[in-house]
Amino acid sequence: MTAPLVTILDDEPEIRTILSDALEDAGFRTLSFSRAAAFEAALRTHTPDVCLVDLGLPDTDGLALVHRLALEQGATVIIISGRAQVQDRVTGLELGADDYIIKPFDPAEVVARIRVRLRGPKTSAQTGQVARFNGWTASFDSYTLTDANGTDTPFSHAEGEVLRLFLDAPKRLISRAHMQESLGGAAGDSFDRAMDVRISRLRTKLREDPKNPRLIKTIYGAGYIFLGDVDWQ
Amino acid sequence: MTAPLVTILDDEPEIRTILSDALEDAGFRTLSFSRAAAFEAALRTHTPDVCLVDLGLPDTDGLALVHRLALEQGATVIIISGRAQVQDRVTGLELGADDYIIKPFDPAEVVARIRVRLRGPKTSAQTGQVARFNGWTASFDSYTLTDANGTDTPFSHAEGEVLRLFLDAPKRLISRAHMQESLGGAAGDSFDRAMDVRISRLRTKLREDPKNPRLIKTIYGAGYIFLGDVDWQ
DNA sequence: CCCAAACCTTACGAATTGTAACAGCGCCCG
DNA sequence: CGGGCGCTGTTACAATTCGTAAGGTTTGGG
Repeated sequence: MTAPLVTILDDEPEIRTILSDALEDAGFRTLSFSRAAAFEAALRTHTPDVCLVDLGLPDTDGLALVHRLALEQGATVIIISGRAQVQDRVTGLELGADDYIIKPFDPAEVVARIRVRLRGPKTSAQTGQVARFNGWTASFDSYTLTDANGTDTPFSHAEGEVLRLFLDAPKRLISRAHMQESLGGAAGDSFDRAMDVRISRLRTKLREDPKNPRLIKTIYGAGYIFLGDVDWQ
Repeated sequence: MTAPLVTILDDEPEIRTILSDALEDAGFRTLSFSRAAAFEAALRTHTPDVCLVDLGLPDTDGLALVHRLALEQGATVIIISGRAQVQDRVTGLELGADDYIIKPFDPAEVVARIRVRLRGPKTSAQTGQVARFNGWTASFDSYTLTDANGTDTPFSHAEGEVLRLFLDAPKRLISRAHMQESLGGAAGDSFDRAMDVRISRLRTKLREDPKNPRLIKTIYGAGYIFLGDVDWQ
């Protein structure tokens, strides 16, 4: 795995030096150019991973160059420009640039933005939501509770809403009012009972002893506390 | 092809309005949230193409949220922040954000930067026509499902629409409403049943056990979850 | 000890979802 | 042109879920 190659195209020698120093410190290979002609010639023998391009070059139309690079060559282009107007940035980005950095810039940010472009395409995560607590495993993908022996018990959507509320705030008091709001229930006496039933069913699935609940504790007049040691994964 | 979905997470109502107006004018669909909890809850039913996230929310650590979104969920994240220090920008980008826009911003630039993220190879999701999951191979070229033994089962266009929806968002809740919209069905009582039937037929071809479905799980009152480990090719 | 309020549990029914059976449609082929 | 075949929506009915109602039980104050 060779280091990624970054080209620098800017007519100010000082800028080229700052950039190439910072980029090489960050582990990139660099090639610097002061003229577009030389840069385009080099493209015939090199395929840079990222091209830093200054607009406002004396010998070419920077935007046209960006357009050629980005859309025709498929290169990754980051514009570095002194032109700070919003319209400049918008047209630069629309013409195919992947980013637009305004002078004066901080080399650290340039490095960070290059690294973002070099990151591979994101893999859509398939990591489901799983929480472990006191021997239980709750999977919100498959809507199942698994005990220490590996026995599965499915739980419903309504039960899962309550369970998630508990797992997100373990060992903290959850008031009935807050629970009602989170469960999207209208605050009436009627939904109060519905909540009770949800919790009751959840307790059954967690095999709670009604006389001595270990996980879902009722605080008379206040709400509930979930006592598990939760570990989200 | 439906319009790309952009979520907005910011605690200032004015910012939300400015952004959603500009984005909808630009042809995007938007969902706005003022609190991280509500936003994360919505992520369980929606798969936004781009997430705009304000750091400095009152109810959460914004950077941790960005990290969860970008690296675990694989979402495309653009930070919009009042914190203008270079170090803030660098850490935000390193934690997985795809861009970092500083307040005050111009809506036109936000739109342009979102468009950049949408045109990359990242969202050219329709790359493969073949997906593998849990021993099955689904080919959308030949409209066939192949099991681990190599036995082919053809599936129809209607079944394929449902299957593709599942394969594009595995282990995520897909609401019935979203499914109807994607399948181009009118939200009448009648098409509701048609969707059920499509899914039922798909389940049969996947040899699902009606009592214990392993791949297509029904969430009563909410929608469906596809539980396969999908690998597009 | 008594009582009212808060909470738990059971049973039932309305709403939601699964699936078999049927009908309409388009298509291919003789 | 007619008949068979596969696809797809519709209908009807079975199965599941979850809120509601109606008790019973617990809690804490006096």
